[in-house]
Amino acid sequence: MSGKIDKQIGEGETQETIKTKLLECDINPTFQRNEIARVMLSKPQHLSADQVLTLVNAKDGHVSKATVYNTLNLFVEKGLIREVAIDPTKIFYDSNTSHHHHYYNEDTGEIYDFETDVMSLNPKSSLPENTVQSGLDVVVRVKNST
Amino acid sequence: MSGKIDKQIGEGETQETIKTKLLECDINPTFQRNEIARVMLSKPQHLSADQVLTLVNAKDGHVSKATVYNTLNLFVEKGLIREVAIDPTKIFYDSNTSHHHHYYNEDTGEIYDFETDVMSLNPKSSLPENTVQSGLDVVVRVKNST
DNA sequence: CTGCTTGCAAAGGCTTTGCAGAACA
DNA sequence: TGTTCTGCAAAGCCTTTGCAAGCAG
Repeated sequence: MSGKIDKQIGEGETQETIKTKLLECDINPTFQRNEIARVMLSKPQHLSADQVLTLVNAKDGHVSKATVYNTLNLFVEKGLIREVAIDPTKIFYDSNTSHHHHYYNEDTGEIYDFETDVMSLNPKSSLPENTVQSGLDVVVRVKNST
Repeated sequence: MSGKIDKQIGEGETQETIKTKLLECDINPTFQRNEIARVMLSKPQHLSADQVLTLVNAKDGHVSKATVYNTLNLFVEKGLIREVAIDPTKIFYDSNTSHHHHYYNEDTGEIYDFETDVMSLNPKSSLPENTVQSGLDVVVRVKNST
């Protein structure tokens, strides 16, 4: 971990890349949406709406709470990000929409990704009748051993 | 489905069995706790606090909302039941604490169990440092194909 | 000008908490 | 009698909604 981390945050995606991604998802790239997308997409991460609000306004923007909530819902609906059901009392949003799963540290609240090659899942053989799979969430809950 | 259903509900566990289970979990078996345990443990199922409240009071009992919430939390804390993180807006409680996972029908809200033999998971090789696994939640989200 | 977007404040749903009365040992 | 438990109501947190003002095409 180097001292460059601060500088790198938010630069994983350029302003242009972000607008392109929004447009690809049929999202009109307004100022607020750009700001929220920049925070969310800067790196693979898992943020609550409140954390997004704080991060967006920690920089130069000034985005209201309602807009953050509505925008995050819009992003989920359009497939730009996804919801993570880890904490039953709060919604987390995940900037990584590719197939992967989560370690959740119950002691610290930290969330880590792990890739699908860690597991093999074969649920098709027993899906409920007349249904098709639309998503898969795997949460491995861990706690500190030390 | 026969007309005996009403009579059968709640008889999956006898009054004695329920009290024994409560005592085994260090829970003082009061009237309200017995009622709530009877509803929860009558069969493998997934209920929200509100559903438990309705079911408990649909019978002869009269248990307050606060007691239902507090008691369900007590049961979770004592390991008698477990929380299921499926719907980020509502907590579901699962009467089955053994290893199993869930299909969640996003169209209907229905939850079905599936057993662990459907999947093989080998997360130990990559658990975060200094942690031990404390739980595993797998949710396969499905939607109607018809 | 017309439609989309934003923001404030209020409302909403789910859950927890404070405290007084009831039950129990 | 002292501790535990219950229930009502109020408060709390997170999220959504209504509506007026702002912006873009």
